[in-house]
Amino acid sequence: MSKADRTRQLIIEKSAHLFNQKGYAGTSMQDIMASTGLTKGGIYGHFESKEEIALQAFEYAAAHLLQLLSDSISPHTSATKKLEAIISFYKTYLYSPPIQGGCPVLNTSVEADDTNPLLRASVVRVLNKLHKSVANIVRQGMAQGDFKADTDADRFSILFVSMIEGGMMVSKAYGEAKYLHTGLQHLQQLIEQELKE
Amino acid sequence: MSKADRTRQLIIEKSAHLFNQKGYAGTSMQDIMASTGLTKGGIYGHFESKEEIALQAFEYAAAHLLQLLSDSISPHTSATKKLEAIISFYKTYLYSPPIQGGCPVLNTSVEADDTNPLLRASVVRVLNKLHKSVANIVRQGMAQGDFKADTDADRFSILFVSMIEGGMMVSKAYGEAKYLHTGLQHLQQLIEQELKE
DNA sequence: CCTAAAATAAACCAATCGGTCTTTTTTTTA
DNA sequence: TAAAAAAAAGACCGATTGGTTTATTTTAGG
Repeated sequence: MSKADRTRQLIIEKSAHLFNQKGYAGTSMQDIMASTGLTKGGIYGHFESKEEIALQAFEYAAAHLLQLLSDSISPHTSATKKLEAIISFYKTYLYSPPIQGGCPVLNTSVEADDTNPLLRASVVRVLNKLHKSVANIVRQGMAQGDFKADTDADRFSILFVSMIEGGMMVSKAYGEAKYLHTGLQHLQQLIEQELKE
Repeated sequence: MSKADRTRQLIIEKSAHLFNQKGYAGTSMQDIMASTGLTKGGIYGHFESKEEIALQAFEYAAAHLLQLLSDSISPHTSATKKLEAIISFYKTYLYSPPIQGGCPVLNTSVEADDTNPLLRASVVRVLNKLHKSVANIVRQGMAQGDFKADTDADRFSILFVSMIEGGMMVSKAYGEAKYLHTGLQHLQQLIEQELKE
Protein backbone atom coordinates (compact mmCIF):
# COMPACT_ATOMS: atom_id res chain seq x y z
CA MET A 1 0.00 0.00 0.00
CA SER A 2 1.57 3.24 -1.16
CA LYS A 3 1.79 6.44 0.83
CA ALA A 4 -0.81 8.01 -1.42
CA ASP A 5 -3.21 5.14 -0.83
CA ARG A 6 -2.72 5.35 2.92
CA THR A 7 -3.31 9.09 2.96
CA ARG A 8 -6.38 8.70 0.79
CA GLN A 9 -7.72 6.08 3.16
CA LEU A 10 -6.99 8.31 6.17
CA ILE A 11 -9.01 11.11 4.61
CA ILE A 12 -11.88 8.74 3.86
CA GLU A 13 -11.98 7.24 7.34
CA LYS A 14 -11.69 10.53 9.23
CA SER A 15 -14.30 12.11 6.96
CA ALA A 16 -16.66 9.18 7.43
CA HIS A 17 -16.88 9.94 11.14
CA LEU A 18 -17.28 13.65 10.53
CA PHE A 19 -19.99 13.31 7.89
CA ASN A 20 -21.81 10.72 9.98
CA GLN A 21 -21.95 13.09 12.94
CA LYS A 22 -22.33 16.50 11.34
CA GLY A 23 -23.79 15.67 7.96
CA TYR A 24 -22.57 16.62 4.51
CA ALA A 25 -23.63 20.28 4.62
CA GLY A 26 -22.56 20.57 8.25
CA THR A 27 -19.02 19.33 7.64
CA SER A 28 -16.52 21.83 6.22
CA MET A 29 -13.19 21.26 4.54
CA GLN A 30 -11.72 22.93 7.63
CA ASP A 31 -13.17 20.11 9.71
CA ILE A 32 -11.57 17.54 7.44
CA MET A 33 -8.28 19.42 7.51
CA ALA A 34 -8.30 19.52 11.32
CA SER A 35 -9.27 15.88 11.61
CA THR A 36 -6.70 14.56 9.15
CA GLY A 37 -3.92 16.99 10.01
CA LEU A 38 -3.57 17.81 6.32
CA THR A 39 -3.97 21.12 4.52
CA LYS A 40 -6.19 21.89 1.55
CA GLY A 41 -3.47 21.12 -0.96
CA GLY A 42 -2.85 17.74 0.61
CA ILE A 43 -6.51 16.79 0.51
CA TYR A 44 -7.35 18.08 -2.96
CA GLY A 45 -4.43 16.12 -4.34
CA HIS A 46 -6.44 12.99 -3.59
CA PHE A 47 -9.99 14.13 -4.27
CA GLU A 48 -11.43 16.61 -6.67
CA SER A 49 -14.33 17.83 -4.54
CA LYS A 50 -15.95 17.67 -1.14
CA GLU A 51 -18.77 15.67 -2.68
CA GLU A 52 -16.36 13.01 -3.90
CA ILE A 53 -14.99 12.70 -0.37
CA ALA A 54 -18.50 12.38 1.03
CA LEU A 55 -19.37 9.70 -1.50
CA GLN A 56 -16.24 7.69 -0.75
CA ALA A 57 -16.68 8.24 2.99
CA PHE A 58 -20.21 6.89 2.91
CA GLU A 59 -19.23 3.90 0.81
CA TYR A 60 -16.40 3.16 3.22
CA ALA A 61 -18.70 3.48 6.24
CA ALA A 62 -21.33 1.25 4.66
CA ALA A 63 -18.81 -1.36 3.53
CA HIS A 64 -17.29 -1.40 7.00
CA LEU A 65 -20.71 -1.84 8.56
CA LEU A 66 -21.66 -4.64 6.16
CA GLN A 67 -18.33 -6.35 6.84
CA LEU A 68 -18.86 -6.26 10.61
CA LEU A 69 -22.36 -7.60 10.13
CA SER A 70 -21.05 -10.33 7.89
CA ASP A 71 -18.42 -11.22 10.48
CA SER A 72 -21.13 -11.53 13.12
CA ILE A 73 -23.26 -13.74 10.92
CA SER A 74 -20.72 -16.06 9.36
CA PRO A 75 -19.83 -18.16 12.45
CA HIS A 76 -23.41 -19.44 12.54
CA THR A 77 -24.94 -22.07 10.33
CA SER A 78 -28.66 -22.02 11.02
CA ALA A 79 -30.83 -19.20 9.73
CA THR A 80 -32.25 -18.56 13.18
CA LYS A 81 -28.81 -18.11 14.71
CA LYS A 82 -27.78 -15.85 11.85
CA LEU A 83 -30.76 -13.56 12.33
CA GLU A 84 -30.17 -13.54 16.06
CA ALA A 85 -26.58 -12.56 15.37
CA ILE A 86 -27.82 -9.50 13.51
CA ILE A 87 -30.03 -8.61 16.46
CA SER A 88 -27.09 -9.04 18.84
CA PHE A 89 -24.96 -6.90 16.59
CA TYR A 90 -27.38 -3.99 16.84
CA LYS A 91 -27.90 -4.48 20.58
CA THR A 92 -24.46 -3.04 21.25
CA TYR A 93 -24.45 -0.69 18.29
CA LEU A 94 -25.21 2.52 20.16
CA TYR A 95 -22.63 1.84 22.87
CA SER A 96 -19.84 1.32 20.37
CA PRO A 97 -20.89 2.43 16.90
CA PRO A 98 -18.36 1.35 14.24
CA ILE A 99 -18.69 4.84 12.77
CA GLN A 100 -19.30 7.63 15.27
CA GLY A 101 -22.64 9.32 14.88
CA GLY A 102 -24.93 6.32 14.56
CA CYS A 103 -26.05 4.48 11.45
CA PRO A 104 -24.52 5.91 8.27
CA VAL A 105 -27.34 4.51 6.15
CA LEU A 106 -29.94 6.30 8.24
CA ASN A 107 -27.99 9.54 8.50
CA THR A 108 -26.98 9.74 4.87
CA SER A 109 -30.37 8.73 3.57
CA VAL A 110 -32.20 11.37 5.55
CA GLU A 111 -29.87 14.14 4.46
CA ALA A 112 -29.46 13.06 0.84
CA ASP A 113 -32.91 11.90 -0.21
CA ASP A 114 -34.06 15.36 -1.28
CA THR A 115 -30.74 16.99 -2.03
CA ASN A 116 -28.05 14.67 -3.37
CA PRO A 117 -29.01 12.10 -6.04
CA LEU A 118 -25.57 10.47 -6.17
CA LEU A 119 -25.43 9.95 -2.44
CA ARG A 120 -29.03 8.77 -2.41
CA ALA A 121 -28.25 6.23 -5.13
CA SER A 122 -25.40 4.93 -3.02
CA VAL A 123 -27.71 4.61 -0.03
CA VAL A 124 -30.15 2.61 -2.13
CA ARG A 125 -27.39 0.21 -3.18
CA VAL A 126 -26.46 -0.38 0.44
CA LEU A 127 -30.09 -0.84 1.47
CA ASN A 128 -30.44 -3.41 -1.30
CA LYS A 129 -27.46 -5.33 0.03
CA LEU A 130 -28.82 -5.20 3.56
CA HIS A 131 -32.21 -6.28 2.35
CA LYS A 132 -30.90 -9.16 0.25
CA SER A 133 -28.64 -10.30 3.04
CA VAL A 134 -31.54 -10.70 5.46
CA ALA A 135 -33.92 -12.12 2.85
CA ASN A 136 -31.39 -14.74 1.81
CA ILE A 137 -30.97 -15.89 5.39
CA VAL A 138 -34.73 -16.27 5.67
CA ARG A 139 -34.85 -18.22 2.40
CA GLN A 140 -32.09 -20.45 3.72
CA GLY A 141 -34.17 -21.03 6.85
CA MET A 142 -37.10 -22.05 4.70
CA ALA A 143 -34.97 -24.37 2.56
CA GLN A 144 -33.57 -26.01 5.68
CA GLY A 145 -37.09 -26.50 7.02
CA ASP A 146 -36.64 -24.36 10.12
CA PHE A 147 -38.95 -21.64 8.85
CA LYS A 148 -42.52 -22.04 7.71
CA ALA A 149 -42.90 -22.65 3.99
CA ASP A 150 -45.15 -19.64 3.55
CA THR A 151 -42.82 -17.14 5.14
CA ASP A 152 -42.37 -14.04 3.01
CA ALA A 153 -38.62 -13.45 2.99
CA ASP A 154 -38.76 -10.01 1.35
CA ARG A 155 -41.47 -8.79 3.66
CA PHE A 156 -39.59 -10.12 6.65
CA SER A 157 -36.40 -8.34 5.67
CA ILE A 158 -38.21 -5.03 5.12
CA LEU A 159 -39.58 -5.24 8.66
CA PHE A 160 -36.14 -6.12 9.93
CA VAL A 161 -34.40 -3.17 8.34
CA SER A 162 -37.19 -0.68 9.01
CA MET A 163 -37.45 -1.57 12.68
CA ILE A 164 -33.71 -1.37 13.20
CA GLU A 165 -33.39 2.01 11.50
CA GLY A 166 -36.47 3.40 13.21
CA GLY A 167 -35.36 2.16 16.60
CA MET A 168 -31.95 3.65 15.97
CA MET A 169 -33.41 7.07 15.23
CA VAL A 170 -35.61 7.08 18.33
CA SER A 171 -32.84 5.81 20.59
CA LYS A 172 -30.34 8.34 19.28
CA ALA A 173 -32.83 11.14 19.82
CA TYR A 174 -33.40 10.11 23.43
CA GLY A 175 -29.83 9.07 24.05
CA GLU A 176 -31.15 5.79 25.45
CA ALA A 177 -30.70 2.38 23.91
CA LYS A 178 -33.93 0.95 25.30
CA TYR A 179 -36.06 2.05 22.35
CA LEU A 180 -33.88 0.23 19.85
CA HIS A 181 -33.80 -2.73 22.23
CA THR A 182 -37.59 -2.92 22.28
CA GLY A 183 -37.60 -3.07 18.49
CA LEU A 184 -34.91 -5.73 18.44
CA GLN A 185 -36.80 -7.79 20.99
CA HIS A 186 -39.84 -7.62 18.76
CA LEU A 187 -37.77 -8.84 15.81
CA GLN A 188 -36.71 -11.78 17.97
CA GLN A 189 -40.39 -12.63 18.47
CA LEU A 190 -40.93 -12.26 14.75
CA ILE A 191 -38.32 -14.90 14.12
CA GLU A 192 -39.95 -17.27 16.57
CA GLN A 193 -43.32 -16.75 14.91
CA GLU A 194 -41.87 -17.91 11.60
CA LEU A 195 -40.32 -21.06 13.06
CA LYS A 196 -41.96 -24.41 12.31
CA GLU A 197 -43.99 -26.24 15.08
CA MET B 1 -53.68 38.86 13.81
CA SER B 2 -51.29 41.74 13.18
CA LYS B 3 -49.19 42.21 10.08
CA ALA B 4 -46.11 41.37 12.11
CA ASP B 5 -47.61 38.12 13.32
CA ARG B 6 -48.63 37.14 9.81
CA THR B 7 -45.17 37.85 8.44
CA ARG B 8 -43.59 35.94 11.29
CA GLN B 9 -45.86 33.01 10.56
CA LEU B 10 -45.04 33.18 6.84
CA ILE B 11 -41.33 32.97 7.62
CA ILE B 12 -41.90 30.02 9.94
CA GLU B 13 -44.03 28.08 7.48
CA LYS B 14 -41.82 28.67 4.45
CA SER B 15 -38.73 27.82 6.49
CA ALA B 16 -40.32 24.64 7.82
CA HIS B 17 -40.51 23.25 4.29
CA LEU B 18 -36.98 24.36 3.48
CA PHE B 19 -35.41 22.94 6.64
CA ASN B 20 -37.36 19.72 6.25
CA GLN B 21 -36.01 19.21 2.74
CA LYS B 22 -32.50 20.63 2.93
CA GLY B 23 -31.72 20.41 6.62
CA TYR B 24 -30.55 23.11 9.00
CA ALA B 25 -26.99 23.37 7.73
CA GLY B 26 -28.12 22.97 4.14
CA THR B 27 -30.60 25.85 4.27
CA SER B 28 -29.20 29.37 3.92
CA MET B 29 -30.73 32.70 4.78
CA GLN B 30 -30.72 33.31 1.02
CA ASP B 31 -33.05 30.33 0.64
CA ILE B 32 -35.39 31.76 3.25
CA MET B 33 -35.24 35.18 1.62
CA ALA B 34 -36.12 33.72 -1.78
CA SER B 35 -38.90 31.58 -0.36
CA THR B 36 -40.53 34.33 1.68
CA GLY B 37 -39.87 37.18 -0.73
CA LEU B 38 -38.39 39.17 2.14
CA THR B 39 -34.90 40.59 2.53
CA LYS B 40 -32.51 40.07 5.43
CA GLY B 41 -33.73 43.14 7.27
CA GLY B 42 -37.31 41.98 7.05
CA ILE B 43 -36.50 38.57 8.42
CA TYR B 44 -34.13 39.60 11.20
CA GLY B 45 -36.74 42.00 12.45
CA HIS B 46 -38.75 38.96 13.51
CA PHE B 47 -36.03 36.53 14.57
CA GLU B 48 -32.64 37.04 16.10
CA SER B 49 -30.85 34.13 14.45
CA LYS B 50 -31.14 31.36 11.91
CA GLU B 51 -31.23 28.88 14.77
CA GLU B 52 -34.29 30.56 16.29
CA ILE B 53 -36.05 30.27 12.93
CA ALA B 54 -35.13 26.60 12.70
CA LEU B 55 -36.41 25.95 16.20
CA GLN B 56 -39.71 27.70 15.55
CA ALA B 57 -40.00 26.04 12.13
CA PHE B 58 -39.58 22.59 13.62
CA GLU B 59 -42.06 23.28 16.40
CA TYR B 60 -44.54 24.53 13.84
CA ALA B 61 -44.02 21.49 11.62
CA ALA B 62 -44.37 19.10 14.53
CA ALA B 63 -47.44 20.86 15.93
CA HIS B 64 -49.02 20.80 12.48
CA LEU B 65 -48.28 17.11 12.14
CA LEU B 66 -49.67 16.30 15.59
CA GLN B 67 -52.79 18.33 14.82
CA LEU B 68 -53.43 16.45 11.58
CA LEU B 69 -52.90 13.18 13.41
CA SER B 70 -55.27 14.27 16.13
CA ASP B 71 -57.86 15.23 13.51
CA SER B 72 -57.57 11.77 11.97
CA ILE B 73 -57.98 10.06 15.32
CA SER B 74 -60.72 12.09 16.97
CA PRO B 75 -63.68 10.96 14.81
CA HIS B 76 -63.21 7.43 16.14
CA THR B 77 -64.25 6.10 19.50
CA SER B 78 -62.74 2.64 19.79
CA ALA B 79 -59.02 2.19 20.40
CA THR B 80 -58.74 -0.15 17.43
CA LYS B 81 -60.25 2.38 15.04
CA LYS B 82 -58.03 5.11 16.44
CA LEU B 83 -54.87 3.11 15.89
CA GLU B 84 -56.04 2.18 12.40
CA ALA B 85 -56.62 5.88 11.73
CA ILE B 86 -52.96 6.52 12.52
CA ILE B 87 -51.97 3.77 10.10
CA SER B 88 -54.24 5.25 7.42
CA PHE B 89 -52.78 8.66 8.04
CA TYR B 90 -49.27 7.44 7.30
CA LYS B 91 -50.38 5.36 4.32
CA THR B 92 -50.83 8.52 2.28
CA TYR B 93 -48.09 10.46 4.00
CA LEU B 94 -45.48 10.14 1.28
CA TYR B 95 -47.86 11.08 -1.49
CA SER B 96 -48.93 14.28 0.24
CA PRO B 97 -46.64 15.09 3.14
CA PRO B 98 -48.02 17.95 5.26
CA ILE B 99 -44.51 19.39 5.30
CA GLN B 100 -42.48 18.81 2.14
CA GLY B 101 -39.43 16.63 2.68
CA GLY B 102 -40.90 13.80 4.71
CA CYS B 103 -41.21 13.45 8.46
CA PRO B 104 -39.85 16.48 10.34
CA VAL B 105 -39.28 14.41 13.47
CA LEU B 106 -37.12 11.94 11.56
CA ASN B 107 -35.26 14.59 9.59
CA THR B 108 -34.62 16.93 12.47
CA SER B 109 -33.67 14.18 14.87
CA VAL B 110 -31.08 12.70 12.55
CA GLU B 111 -29.45 16.05 11.86
CA ALA B 112 -29.65 17.45 15.37
CA ASP B 113 -28.87 14.50 17.61
CA ASP B 114 -25.11 15.05 17.52
CA THR B 115 -24.98 18.75 16.71
CA ASN B 116 -27.83 20.82 18.10
CA PRO B 117 -28.93 20.19 21.72
CA LEU B 118 -31.82 22.67 21.62
CA LEU B 119 -33.29 21.17 18.47
CA ARG B 120 -32.72 17.68 19.82
CA ALA B 121 -34.56 18.57 23.03
CA SER B 122 -37.47 19.79 20.95
CA VAL B 123 -37.46 16.52 19.00
CA VAL B 124 -37.58 14.57 22.26
CA ARG B 125 -40.59 16.57 23.44
CA VAL B 126 -42.43 15.78 20.21
CA LEU B 127 -41.49 12.10 20.39
CA ASN B 128 -42.85 12.03 23.93
CA LYS B 129 -46.16 13.44 22.77
CA LEU B 130 -46.33 10.95 19.92
CA HIS B 131 -45.47 8.13 22.27
CA LYS B 132 -48.00 9.14 24.93
CA SER B 133 -50.66 9.62 22.31
CA VAL B 134 -50.33 6.05 21.06
CA ALA B 135 -49.85 4.53 24.51
CA ASN B 136 -52.98 6.25 25.82
CA ILE B 137 -55.04 4.85 22.99
CA VAL B 138 -53.78 1.39 23.84
CA ARG B 139 -54.57 1.90 27.53
CA GLN B 140 -58.06 3.03 26.52
CA GLY B 141 -58.42 -0.16 24.50
CA MET B 142 -57.45 -2.19 27.55
CA ALA B 143 -59.86 -0.31 29.79
CA GLN B 144 -62.68 -0.85 27.32
CA GLY B 145 -61.87 -4.55 27.20
CA ASP B 146 -61.00 -4.66 23.50
CA PHE B 147 -57.33 -5.26 24.15
CA LYS B 148 -55.80 -8.00 26.21
CA ALA B 149 -55.23 -7.10 29.83
CA ASP B 150 -51.54 -7.90 29.65
CA THR B 151 -50.82 -5.65 26.68
CA ASP B 152 -47.79 -3.44 27.25
CA ALA B 153 -48.94 0.00 26.09
CA ASP B 154 -45.51 1.64 26.24
CA ARG B 155 -43.85 -1.19 24.40
CA PHE B 156 -46.58 -1.15 21.80
CA SER B 157 -46.20 2.56 21.18
CA ILE B 158 -42.43 2.29 20.83
CA LEU B 159 -42.89 -0.32 18.13
CA PHE B 160 -45.48 1.85 16.46
CA VAL B 161 -43.32 4.95 16.29
CA SER B 162 -40.12 3.09 15.42
CA MET B 163 -41.70 1.16 12.59
CA ILE B 164 -43.31 4.24 11.11
CA GLU B 165 -40.11 6.28 11.23
CA GLY B 166 -37.97 3.42 9.94
CA GLY B 167 -40.39 2.65 7.14
CA MET B 168 -40.47 6.32 6.26
CA MET B 169 -36.70 6.48 5.96
CA VAL B 170 -36.49 3.38 3.77
CA SER B 171 -39.36 4.47 1.55
CA LYS B 172 -37.98 7.97 1.10
CA ALA B 173 -34.59 6.52 0.15
CA TYR B 174 -36.14 4.29 -2.50
CA GLY B 175 -38.77 6.79 -3.54
CA GLU B 176 -41.36 4.03 -3.16
CA ALA B 177 -44.10 3.91 -0.57
CA LYS B 178 -44.26 0.10 -0.44
CA TYR B 179 -41.62 -0.20 2.27
CA LEU B 180 -43.52 2.04 4.64
CA HIS B 181 -46.69 0.21 3.67
CA THR B 182 -45.19 -3.13 4.64
CA GLY B 183 -44.36 -1.72 8.06
CA LEU B 184 -47.83 -0.26 8.46
CA GLN B 185 -49.42 -3.56 7.47
CA HIS B 186 -47.38 -5.25 10.15
CA LEU B 187 -48.59 -2.73 12.72
CA GLN B 188 -52.14 -3.61 11.69
CA GLN B 189 -51.37 -7.26 12.49
CA LEU B 190 -49.87 -6.18 15.77
CA ILE B 191 -53.15 -4.52 16.70
CA GLU B 192 -55.09 -7.65 15.86
CA GLN B 193 -52.74 -9.75 17.99
CA GLU B 194 -53.54 -7.60 21.00
CA LEU B 195 -57.30 -7.88 20.56
CA LYS B 196 -59.26 -10.10 22.96
CA GLU B 197 -60.65 -13.52 21.83
C1' DC C 1 -55.14 63.24 7.08
C1' DC C 2 -51.14 63.47 9.54
C1' DT C 3 -47.81 61.72 12.46
C1' DA C 4 -45.48 58.28 15.20
C1' DA C 5 -44.19 53.69 15.12
C1' DA C 6 -43.45 49.51 13.08
C1' DA C 7 -41.71 46.89 9.23
C1' DT C 8 -38.85 46.27 5.38
C1' DA C 9 -35.18 47.23 1.93
C1' DA C 10 -30.63 47.54 0.78
C1' DA C 11 -26.00 48.45 1.59
C1' DC C 12 -22.54 46.68 4.30
C1' DC C 13 -19.57 43.63 7.42
C1' DA C 14 -16.02 40.22 8.78
C1' DA C 15 -15.64 35.39 8.52
C1' DT C 16 -15.91 31.29 6.22
C1' DC C 17 -17.08 28.60 2.27
C1' DG C 18 -15.21 25.22 -1.45
C1' DG C 19 -11.59 25.19 -4.53
C1' DT C 20 -6.96 26.51 -7.19
C1' DC C 21 -2.21 27.37 -7.84
C1' DT C 22 2.54 27.79 -6.93
C1' DT C 23 6.17 26.55 -3.99
C1' DT C 24 8.34 23.52 -0.92
C1' DT C 25 9.04 19.12 1.08
C1' DT C 26 9.07 14.30 1.03
C1' DT C 27 9.34 9.87 -1.41
C1' DT C 28 10.72 6.88 -4.67
C1' DT C 29 13.85 4.88 -7.81
C1' DA C 30 17.72 4.54 -10.82
C1' DT D 1 22.98 9.46 -3.38
C1' DA D 2 21.25 12.32 -6.94
C1' DA D 3 17.51 13.22 -9.87
C1' DA D 4 12.73 12.64 -10.97
C1' DA D 5 8.29 12.24 -9.28
C1' DA D 6 4.87 12.52 -5.98
C1' DA D 7 2.72 14.70 -2.11
C1' DA D 8 1.78 18.29 0.80
C1' DA D 9 1.98 23.19 2.43
C1' DG D 10 0.24 27.57 2.30
C1' DA D 11 -0.98 31.63 0.04
C1' DC D 12 -4.65 33.01 -2.61
C1' DC D 13 -9.35 33.31 -5.11
C1' DG D 14 -14.19 34.85 -5.74
C1' DA D 15 -18.50 33.62 -3.79
C1' DT D 16 -21.35 33.01 -0.03
C1' DT D 17 -22.15 32.63 4.86
C1' DG D 18 -24.92 34.57 9.02
C1' DG D 19 -25.68 38.90 10.80
C1' DT D 20 -25.90 44.39 11.43
C1' DT D 21 -26.99 48.96 10.41
C1' DT D 22 -29.13 52.76 8.32
C1' DA D 23 -32.38 54.58 5.23
C1' DT D 24 -36.89 54.15 3.39
C1' DT D 25 -41.46 52.60 3.15
C1' DT D 26 -45.66 50.97 5.08
C1' DT D 27 -48.91 50.62 8.59
C1' DA D 28 -51.85 52.07 12.30
C1' DG D 29 -53.91 55.42 15.65
C1' DG D 30 -55.48 59.88 16.96
